[in-house]
Amino acid sequence: MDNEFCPVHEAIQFLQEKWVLHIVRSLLEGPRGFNELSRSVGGCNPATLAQRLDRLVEIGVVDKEVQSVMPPRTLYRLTAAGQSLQQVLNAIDSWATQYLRPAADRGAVCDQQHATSDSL
Amino acid sequence: MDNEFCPVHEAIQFLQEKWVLHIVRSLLEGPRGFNELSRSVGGCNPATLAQRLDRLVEIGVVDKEVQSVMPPRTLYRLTAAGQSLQQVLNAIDSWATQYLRPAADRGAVCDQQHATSDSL
DNA sequence: CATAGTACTTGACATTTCGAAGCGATTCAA
DNA sequence: TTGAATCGCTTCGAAATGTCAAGTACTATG
Repeated sequence: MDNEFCPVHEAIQFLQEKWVLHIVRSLLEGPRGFNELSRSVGGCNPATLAQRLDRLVEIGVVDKEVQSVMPPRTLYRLTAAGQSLQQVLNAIDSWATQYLRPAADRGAVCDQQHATSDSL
Repeated sequence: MDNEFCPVHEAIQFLQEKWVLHIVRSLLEGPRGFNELSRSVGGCNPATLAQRLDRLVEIGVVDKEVQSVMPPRTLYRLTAAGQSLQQVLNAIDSWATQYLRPAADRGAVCDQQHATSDSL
């Protein structure tokens, strides 16, 4: 079934891990330290964040720069591959602003709106 | 913090739920029944699939059409909002083929490649 | 010297997902 | 006629995953 390598499948697999997209989005605004990133992402606990960050580094989306071990000071920044995810975030942004505006709560679903908004 | 409604955040929150992107991708190829979809998505167990589908319907991305209750026959198809996710999938596709492939036949683009040894 | 900040780790707990089995019914092959 | 397969799910316990609170080793600030 999955004999051949499908990059899209792989990408989805990794993008759908919890917090990944949020982390990338935050990092897209600039490099950050661990706690700073944690605050900026909002709601991700350190254990998970650390794990995700490891993964992102491993995949080559994020670059981890240890400036000093003690006192601890680290910087996480996107690699070229990571910054390229901007286009994915843009697509999500564009979709979200078009279809996710009034809804987002359970129950209230906006059917289809033919809004002509080309934000972004 | 989360006082103002951020559509992108909401979108990420929902897109990152396990299997959602896979389901949408599969549905982008055409409407399907439950088991058919399950096979096409590959690896998602029925409980999770049912839950995701409910949610997708609730959000307004998928339309569930019950053709007959007994014998059971149902069709899941994307709404306009769902089909619009094509652009997100396209962005992912484009990113993935550029950065997630063992630079075999698509050279010149990946300046720095990190190991893609592990199964992501 | 006490407080706050850095980058995490650990271990206990909660939530999410999984795997397998099953249900009522129909359709098809033997 | 019997049995197997298919359909769209649901249920259950178990496994994987994520979360919370606290703690570590240390410095800079007040």
